[in-house]
Amino acid sequence: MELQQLRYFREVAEREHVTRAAENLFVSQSAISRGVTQLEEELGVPLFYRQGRAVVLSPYGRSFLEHVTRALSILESGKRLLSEQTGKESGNRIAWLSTLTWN
Amino acid sequence: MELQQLRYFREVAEREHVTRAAENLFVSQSAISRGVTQLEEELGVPLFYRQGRAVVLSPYGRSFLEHVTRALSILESGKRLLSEQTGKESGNRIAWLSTLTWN
DNA sequence: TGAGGTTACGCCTATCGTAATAATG
DNA sequence: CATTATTACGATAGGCGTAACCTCA
Repeated sequence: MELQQLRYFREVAEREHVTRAAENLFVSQSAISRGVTQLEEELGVPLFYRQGRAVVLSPYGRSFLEHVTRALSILESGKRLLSEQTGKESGNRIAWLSTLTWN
Repeated sequence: MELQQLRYFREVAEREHVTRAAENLFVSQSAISRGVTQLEEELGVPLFYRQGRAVVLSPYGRSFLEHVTRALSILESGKRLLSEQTGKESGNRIAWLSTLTWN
């Protein structure tokens, strides 16, 4: 399980559409399709129910999606926080050194 | 940023020791070292302060670690929940089909 | 001087895009 | 028959282990 797969999964889940997910993430259809399939194989459950072109979330997928969206947004906010912290230093790149404790 | 890197980071952060992190994750020292370095490069901040052999969390690292641990445990619990759900079905593998809605 | 973190190097797997295939509306 | 998901296939980037290197206690 890798973030790449989870990003693919989230995008497909929110749109229930592989092609549009691919366009949004700037990769090919097949990359998305394979990424999601691999994730399903690893988890051992169907995240989507496929009927022809339709790709709809399974209950497993719905449940898992909640966790995935929470985890991804936590990581995104963590990343954003770091940017803000560095931004505030504005020139004092080693300010954080002074906060270290030694024993 | 991938989960692999975050798992490496968490392990090193909790132990402040690359070699023991590597042993725990059954990979080489170099894999851990590179994974963490790449993460730092992508984030643009030092997650650790290195002094000789010492590898101690920087304030950035401390902040980011909180997000990482939360995200990773959410994903782990999401995965565990799926296992429990499938376990409960016990033989009725397509039970979830009945919960689908159509329009 | 040896324990431990980093870097170099070659290998190899995993992912990608293109293109063919399948399915269906 | 056009649209869209999946599969096949070859190419390539990225991650790994080994081993050399460097540093410090």
